[in-house]
Amino acid sequence: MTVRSVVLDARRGSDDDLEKYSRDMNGAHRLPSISTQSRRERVADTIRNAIIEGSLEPGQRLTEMELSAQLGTSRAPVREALRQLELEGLVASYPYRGTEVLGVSQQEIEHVLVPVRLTLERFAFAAASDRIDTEVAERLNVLVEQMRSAAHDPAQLADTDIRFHEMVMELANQPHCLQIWRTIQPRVRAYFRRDATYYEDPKVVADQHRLLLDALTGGDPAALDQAVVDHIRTHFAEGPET
Amino acid sequence: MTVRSVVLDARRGSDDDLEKYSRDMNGAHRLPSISTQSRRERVADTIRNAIIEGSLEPGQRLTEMELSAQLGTSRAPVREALRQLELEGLVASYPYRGTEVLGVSQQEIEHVLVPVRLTLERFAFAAASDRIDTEVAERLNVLVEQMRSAAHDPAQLADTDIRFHEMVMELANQPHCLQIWRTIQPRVRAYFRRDATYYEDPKVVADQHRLLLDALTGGDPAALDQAVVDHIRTHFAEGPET
DNA sequence: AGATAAACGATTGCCGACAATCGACATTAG
DNA sequence: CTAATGTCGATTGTCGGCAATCGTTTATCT
Repeated sequence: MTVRSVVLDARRGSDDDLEKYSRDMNGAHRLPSISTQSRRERVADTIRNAIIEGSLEPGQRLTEMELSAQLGTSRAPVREALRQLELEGLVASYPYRGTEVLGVSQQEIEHVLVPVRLTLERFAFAAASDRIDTEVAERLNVLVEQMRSAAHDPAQLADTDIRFHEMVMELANQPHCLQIWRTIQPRVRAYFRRDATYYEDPKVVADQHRLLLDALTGGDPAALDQAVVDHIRTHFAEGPET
Repeated sequence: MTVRSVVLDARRGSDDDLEKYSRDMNGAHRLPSISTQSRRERVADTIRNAIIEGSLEPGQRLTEMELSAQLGTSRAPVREALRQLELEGLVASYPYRGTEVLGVSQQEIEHVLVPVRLTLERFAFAAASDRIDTEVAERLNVLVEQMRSAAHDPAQLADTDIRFHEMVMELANQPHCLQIWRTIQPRVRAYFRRDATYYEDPKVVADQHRLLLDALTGGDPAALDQAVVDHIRTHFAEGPET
């Protein structure tokens, strides 16, 4: 039955995600905030990470019962998580028959996902540059330094990369832009995590984001836009010839 | 309790949605296919239509119990439908507190949703032009004629418009492109259905799509791409200055 | 043997009930 | 009167079970 035991790593993806709440208003020490996520979210994160990281390969078949047994929950949260992953394009499910892990073709990465991401990021960086303050700039700066020191850990490097961009997206305060970005981002990440020459040298990645951060605080909209375009196109010189 | 009874029209949004299965392989007449959709899908369609059509306004509060009572199901399908609509950006839900209908700002329509749609359509039309045959061309032609004759029925005109584009998307056979298109399309439609000078004259809409169809079968990739760009930009002359 | 139909195993679809959490309001202590 | 704490109604989160459906296998008939 269970042809191959699927390893799902249920460690919390990162408690750092909560660090936006870490500011403390009266200087007292803050207790490590306990996981406020619903089971559905944890299940979705766990499966998503497994797909992105590659321990679940395209074509792998998933069933709600098997997943819920492995994760120690009932089927309900698993169902909802699978629905969500379906809308994120990571899996496809067939009524009464099961769910399958999807892959992404190079063609679609190049001509769909990356150009769409480019559109989102251009808009978001422009909107974010109007709202940035020194505190957020400092937090972004911390992320850049984390990239620089993430030697030989491509996974962490990729995560930090994503966090940098997500923070800018949140700063932009454009709900639909953020929402679309969240639905395409896992696919882009899954692709690059597998086939990633880009993440070979942490210094290059850090330098790239240093340029972005400088442009973001620099106050020159045209220069910022160009920096964003250059950054995204690093992945694929071949954007759609506009 | 129920401050205002929300009118949800539970008639099947359109059985035409199923007409992609209507091709009949041996010429026999097809029985009116009984709804093969799951409850979840019907619930999602019903709520989505209500939002698009405007009977559910931004800010309106939705609860699972109230919806399931009105629609005559249990909460489970409603829950899943709301999750789906959330991923489509039509509603936002807050844990333990409820769900709210979202609006879309003009700014995001103009700088995010329309440009993203443009990216998707350019790629899809290019891919579709390699696969089109006379039968599909004829079906697209029928849609164009439907547009021309949809006098004074902006709703039907908009639906036919969407169907035309969705058919091209399906023809292109690019799963992620189609999947992203489906998640942004309801928002675009909701916006244009409300604030639509574009749909005032059916002839103009039909002529536009006639041009697209001709370019699709014409065999000149550059001309096709230009036609798509012109078409989408009709809605907003101000695309992002590329 | 071949074609048709019935039964089966696997899986999701859907349901009703219970538990957990949230925000608001009331209550209490100082 | 103010701030902290307790309580309550509303709502979603989660669970286990049963029904419907799919693809396959087996049985039946000719």
